[in-house]
Amino acid sequence: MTEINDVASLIIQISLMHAKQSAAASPTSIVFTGATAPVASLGANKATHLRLQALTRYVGARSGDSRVTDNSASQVVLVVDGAVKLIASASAGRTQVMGFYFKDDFIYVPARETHAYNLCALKDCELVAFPATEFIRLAQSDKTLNNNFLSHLLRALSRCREKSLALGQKTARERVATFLVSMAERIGAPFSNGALLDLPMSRRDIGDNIGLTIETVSRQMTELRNAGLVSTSGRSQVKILDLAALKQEAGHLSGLS
Amino acid sequence: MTEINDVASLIIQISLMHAKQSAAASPTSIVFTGATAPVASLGANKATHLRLQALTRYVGARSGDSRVTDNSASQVVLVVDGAVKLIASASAGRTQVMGFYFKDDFIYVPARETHAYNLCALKDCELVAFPATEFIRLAQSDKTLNNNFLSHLLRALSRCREKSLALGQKTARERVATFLVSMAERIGAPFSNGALLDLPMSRRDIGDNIGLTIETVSRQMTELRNAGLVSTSGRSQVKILDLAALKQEAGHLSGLS
DNA sequence: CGGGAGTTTGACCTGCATCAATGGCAGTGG
DNA sequence: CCACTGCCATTGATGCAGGTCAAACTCCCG
Repeated sequence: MTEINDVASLIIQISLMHAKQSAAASPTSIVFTGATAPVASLGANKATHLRLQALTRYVGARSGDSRVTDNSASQVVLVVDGAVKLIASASAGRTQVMGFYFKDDFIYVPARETHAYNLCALKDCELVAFPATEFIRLAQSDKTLNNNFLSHLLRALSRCREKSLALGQKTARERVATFLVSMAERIGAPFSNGALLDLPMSRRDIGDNIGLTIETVSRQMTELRNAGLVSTSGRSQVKILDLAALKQEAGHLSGLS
Repeated sequence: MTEINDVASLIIQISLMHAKQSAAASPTSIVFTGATAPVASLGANKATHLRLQALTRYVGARSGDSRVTDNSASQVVLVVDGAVKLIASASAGRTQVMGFYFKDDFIYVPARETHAYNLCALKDCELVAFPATEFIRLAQSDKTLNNNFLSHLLRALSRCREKSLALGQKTARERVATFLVSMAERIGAPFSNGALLDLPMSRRDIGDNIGLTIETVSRQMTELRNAGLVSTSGRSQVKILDLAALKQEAGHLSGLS
């Protein structure tokens, strides 16, 4: 799979001019801090730049903001900085957190259909949103952009399937372990034979993500702590002490490459 | 989203020559019966045809066959005819049915990773498989093929997210109703204000798909029958008597287009 | 140094899994 | 064509993982 980060850099740069003024209008005065890597490294052609620029819709969101994007049409969103969650709503106010997304992640946010999808900010964010149909049309004329988008979709599908497996088959203990392993891989700082995590989401968000209640999440965290697999400090700091053991706990298949 | 069926027709036709001899070698002597719509209607260019043809790997599978495709590398599979299930395995022999696929469906089957994925035939099948990386490379030089593949991925992601929502939030009753609604939309024959279904999968498959045991699936089917929403005959025939009511039961958001 | 939201812990309950037995469909051989 | 047979589905009885309800605690912010 090729690099998504490159596309992020491209889009950040393309968005800069647009963003600056929008940012000023935003209540929080968030400004872009993204890197401005040379576009040339991407291999994208000039036409792509100009047309992407025309599509760009900058979104600055404050922590806790929900319905960050318009959901009357499908959107492709890039997280420039911050952290967001994608939530789906069923009837009776139940919500499922479909996923968490961080710096340089792409998100495909479908239009409201049998269930409603919304993007919510977990902390102050800088996002760039594109109408999906136009983004896709544009990607078709630029191989690199298309390739990156495809990679993203395949990865998103893969992650979603992993989650389905977890939700359908795994116990509470395994789900929490799986969640921690996944977070370690995505936003963990390497640490001894484990990782150091600073989770931006609440216990409720975690529970809604892995299909458990906050109480059960909390209890499982306690058990993992008692088992010496993790240690915690404060609400969001989690130190994974033994990643291999945690993966075992997560019910992953062992003995592969 | 554009038509996937067209691509199916294309590939069927392209595969015909290849397939015929492979079919003869197959123990079941399955032969292609697919339509041979003119390739011109697809708008795919000639180079695409020739290269797709070179990639084509015909697979004839008998009902019950598992591990239909090689899982050492990711595959793109097209169901020419029949029905298959995509299963994922966690440790301890637990399996999750990630999805059911029917005529003209595309399937992206990832290589074995943290969990193993396998395709299993639910009835005698005619399939065409391509190595994913080469298929994608090829798709990049053909806009229509690329577009169709993208549509497929977006739909697959959408369905997978719906399943995550169901597995994470819904009750047994809602899950069974959701499953039936989904099947009605995909393989149901319209019938009064409902649909007629001939389910090719066992109760176990259904249970493994929606995260329930066979007993619970059976009990919920009975309850739905007692509630007058469906009627059944034999093991596989299900008649949905009131689709709207069943959707309500499925916990879908109401009051939308 | 309060105050309030988020978290942890405890007690209890429920929905679904598990275990067990019966019932019925489909494929086979007489 | 019908009886046999084995698998699959249904139904019932019971147990438990995780949900629910409730209370104490702790972090974080003003």
